[in-house]
Amino acid sequence: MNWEDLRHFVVLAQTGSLSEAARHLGVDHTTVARRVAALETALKVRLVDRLPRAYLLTEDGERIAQLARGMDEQAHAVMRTASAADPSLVGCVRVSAPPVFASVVLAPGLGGLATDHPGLVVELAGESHTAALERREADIALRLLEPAGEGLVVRKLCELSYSLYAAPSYAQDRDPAEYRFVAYDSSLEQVPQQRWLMQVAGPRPVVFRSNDAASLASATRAGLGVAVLPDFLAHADPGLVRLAPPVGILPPSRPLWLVVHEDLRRSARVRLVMDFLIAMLSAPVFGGGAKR
Amino acid sequence: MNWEDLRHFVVLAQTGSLSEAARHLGVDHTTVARRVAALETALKVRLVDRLPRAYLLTEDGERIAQLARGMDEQAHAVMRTASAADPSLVGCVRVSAPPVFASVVLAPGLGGLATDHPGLVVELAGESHTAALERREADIALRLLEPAGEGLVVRKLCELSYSLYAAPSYAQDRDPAEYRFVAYDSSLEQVPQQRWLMQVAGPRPVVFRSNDAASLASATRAGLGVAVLPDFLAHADPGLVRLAPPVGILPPSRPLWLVVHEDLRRSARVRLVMDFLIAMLSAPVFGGGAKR
DNA sequence: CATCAAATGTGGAAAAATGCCCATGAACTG
DNA sequence: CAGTTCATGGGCATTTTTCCACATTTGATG
Repeated sequence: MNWEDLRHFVVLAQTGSLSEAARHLGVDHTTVARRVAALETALKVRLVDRLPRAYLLTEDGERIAQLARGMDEQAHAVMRTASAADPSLVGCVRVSAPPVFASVVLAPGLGGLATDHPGLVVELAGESHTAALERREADIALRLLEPAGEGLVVRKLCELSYSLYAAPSYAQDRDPAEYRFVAYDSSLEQVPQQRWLMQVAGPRPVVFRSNDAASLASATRAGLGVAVLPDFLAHADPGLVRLAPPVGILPPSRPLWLVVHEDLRRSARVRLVMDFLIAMLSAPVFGGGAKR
Repeated sequence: MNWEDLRHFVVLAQTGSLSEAARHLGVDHTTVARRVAALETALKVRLVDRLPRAYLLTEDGERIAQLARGMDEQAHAVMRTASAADPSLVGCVRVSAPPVFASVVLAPGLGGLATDHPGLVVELAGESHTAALERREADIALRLLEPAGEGLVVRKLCELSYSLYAAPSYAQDRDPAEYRFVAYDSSLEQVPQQRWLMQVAGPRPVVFRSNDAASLASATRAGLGVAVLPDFLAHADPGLVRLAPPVGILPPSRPLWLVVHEDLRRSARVRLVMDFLIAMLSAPVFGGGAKR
């Protein structure tokens, strides 16, 4: 049995289509088809039903794909271990973080790192979904939710503070009872700062919604209303002014977690970027703290 | 990263030599060398130290070989599952058993099975060491020691009885005090029938030793002395006569275990051979029982 | 119903991997 | 010391694999 055939089969099983699998693998779709056929011959088992428009796994195919996925995990472990063993600082480190945080805080900071270490490429991925570190979708992740998972090393960096902001012209001389609000959309109903905002807003209306913090900031800057924004994003923005928090309801703050796979912890490249992030973000009163 | 390269590397890591690995894999040794080199390039890690006469794994190589061995286990699981899924009775079933038991009991019996099922090939391996069912060195194993292992299904078949035997001419009119003995060699000092024999023999001398029960039987048949032999081997042999056991010391008997990997339990081929073995060997008074 | 996009299937040409030959050097064996 | 085993390197014929262009089918859409 050819292991390379298995690798192709795993991807086919995940994608469900020859063409998709071929794109993922960077080969021609005919190659995937031939390899799967070869695997079937070797194992003497029909793994897929060849439908006109899609490949559908048979029952046996499902069972075997399940086992092969196990091999895939091991293969990723091999690659992580190999990557950690490479002592050079040349190569790519992929950092995943919440989108606004990535663009506002990390992008400028990490730029300097790249100039200090020629050959080091930092790939910054602003992603709202959590990247699978096990699959090496990222080497390092910064997250707002405490991550959990087999083989992951977690470290709390700091607290991100949130405050109410509005455009200066909007806030000036306006009775707080007439405030209108800018908020996350329904998909983010459960995040702490959104729940806090709803509590603060009470019966006052929400006039604009988005799932993207940058858009909320723009809308607020344009004078649509009052928003809760992370201080790192808003405190230095001349188009925004921080409002005093309502008494009695503590403004939200969220911890920022750094996660890395334990296999990569000792990689020279990853270590370098990690240390840089830790140094940059460990200050307890980070971002808008000074204004507080 | 090419998984085929990893497969070759696993074998190289196990064998420690290009040529050995090539023989195991059925390829040219240059291919193994080329593949390992390709793997090193892909992972950017030196996996082996090229000594003049042997490949020695580096520290990183050891780590990665360890992980790759995990993949190897998964690969075997894939193959077992595939084999179990094949509903046809065509193909090969490999049975491992203690050598004498294989040649005396199984070989004649299993022959009939092959004639009843054309296309079914039974491979009978008489092995003293225990075959690794996980690595598919055998599909079914018969063992005298209770097997243990992840994913193995074990079933007790029967008890194998042992008795004292000698050549008829040797036993006739000889004072038991003058018996001389035929026994296993020192490597089998700990097996039950050997310990029993030493107890029975007491101060009387052992004049011939071997690690092979068939050789012991031959030596006994030739009149060298008295041996403890499994009844299945000796009871129907006209050149041997069973001696009455000494009073007070119960003659040994050993359980016979059937083992199969759970993944293969439902394979049609394996099931067939298993059922055949169970039917053939489940009789509680198997072998020399009738003569007892 | 015609059209378009996306998917699989087919066959021949190009590219890559493999086996095999050789010679060389180094180390173990008797 | 001769013989054997093992790894290296180069070169080359052969086999295998892969790609590419094209045909075909299907389902969605206007």
